Amino acid sequence: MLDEPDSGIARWRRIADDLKRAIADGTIRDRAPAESELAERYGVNRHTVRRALSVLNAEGLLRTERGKGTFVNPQAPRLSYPITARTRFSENLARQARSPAGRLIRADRVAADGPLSAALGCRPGAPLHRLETLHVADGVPLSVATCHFSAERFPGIVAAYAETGSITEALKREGCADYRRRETRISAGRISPSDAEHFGLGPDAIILLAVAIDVDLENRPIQAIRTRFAADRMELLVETGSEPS
Amino acid sequence: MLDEPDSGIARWRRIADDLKRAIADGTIRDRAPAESELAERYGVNRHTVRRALSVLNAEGLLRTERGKGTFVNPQAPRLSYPITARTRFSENLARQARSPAGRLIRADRVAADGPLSAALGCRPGAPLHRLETLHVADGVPLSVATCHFSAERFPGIVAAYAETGSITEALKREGCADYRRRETRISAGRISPSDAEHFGLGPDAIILLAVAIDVDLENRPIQAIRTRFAADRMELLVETGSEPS
DNA sequence: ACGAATTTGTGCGTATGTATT
DNA sequence: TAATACATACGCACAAATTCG
Repeated sequence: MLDEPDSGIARWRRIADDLKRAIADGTIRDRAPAESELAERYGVNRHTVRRALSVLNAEGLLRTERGKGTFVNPQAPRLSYPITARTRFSENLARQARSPAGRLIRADRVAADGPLSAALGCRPGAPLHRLETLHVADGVPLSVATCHFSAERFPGIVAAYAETGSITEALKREGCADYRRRETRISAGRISPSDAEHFGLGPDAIILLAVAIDVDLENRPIQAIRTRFAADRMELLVETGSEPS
Repeated sequence: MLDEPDSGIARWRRIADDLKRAIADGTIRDRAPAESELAERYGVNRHTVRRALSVLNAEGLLRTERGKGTFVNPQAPRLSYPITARTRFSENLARQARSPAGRLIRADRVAADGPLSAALGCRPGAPLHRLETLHVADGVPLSVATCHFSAERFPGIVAAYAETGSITEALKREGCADYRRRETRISAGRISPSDAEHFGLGPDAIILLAVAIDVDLENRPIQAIRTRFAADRMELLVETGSEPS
């Protein structure tokens, strides 16, 4: 099928393109054939198939699980995450997705290191609550966030979040009526192994990284957030329409 | 060196980590040893070294050129690119870098397709100027942008940009005194082969993708821009400090 | 509960092609 | 032209995780 012309293009690349097409038109739906079968079908070595699969894996089209097989990632249209002074996860996605939800993955206490103490305006070594939260919409994991709060100022933040599933609500219970986003720094990189598991993505998936600082109404830093978005499921939207200069 | 304990971690991963360390502490500087030599040094097959190198390549630490060798990418600290209503490349970087410059890579005319005509508020099929520009600071390529302008409204934009090297100046000559950014959509993905060449990065490098729309003072769309940033050289900064709500 | 079959992950050795020096 | 260096591809073997009878 792919062996007639000496096209000058690597076989793994042609196979990758062919698999992409097969996924797009539904020939490959839920689960991809085993590597060994694809190798036989294309008349190539299994390594060559694996090279092709790794491309689709990195692009988020496929997810490979050792011992189980290779599966097609459900591809929803990319959701928009607006970044404004009032950036909140649940409000942001309430209109685009059906069931946004935040779940606590992990919570512990750490000491503020240099960058963190600078961001939060506390002394180095100050005790912090660290929350790791997973955000899901329509059953699809969209982002994982690591938040840092002053343990002195918000002693009960962990329990409050665990109950409410919302940072905004948890902060209200801790006496912070409102807050806003001061800045967001956006970069991109490869996913970490633990995040890959949470997202159900392969180890070469790409994430959007947003590092942000929220402040209270007196402009004092409340939390430092490090959010990882699955790059093929989300985009960040910055609207600068009304700003004068 | 790496073969004593059966650490349960793949050899290519350990080699990748070791190479990273060697790059960080300057043991490997300008150019990396040939794959065959690394293989011999680590006592592994060349394939195993290549697997390790591909990781560093994807992270932008190395750049591999066929027939020539593997080279260490100069790693400047990541520059910040503020996104505001007045986003302009040269102003943005003037304070952080020494010699920002824009160069025209390619210019041609295309017909507006669906998304483009919607973004620019013109009829589908309308003639557009398409400019591809490369932006460099301190000799390091930071971004490649593809801009679309109405060919009817800005007939001489290409020549004007070629002369001035600045979109802002070129628009002034074409009768558009000022403009501002309406929105920016940020996502991430793998680099394209042609961009990889412009950036001097490997084929698995990661880019930040910013798709933006600029409008004139009457809020009419002027240009649609698709900027690709080398993710390991730039971060985007969104400041939402003053916004009321 | 347990072993066999399946499936992916890692690694070696070899060979050949292609670009650069 | 020859030597060097990276790119692709095959085949083999075994490890590790999962599935299934």
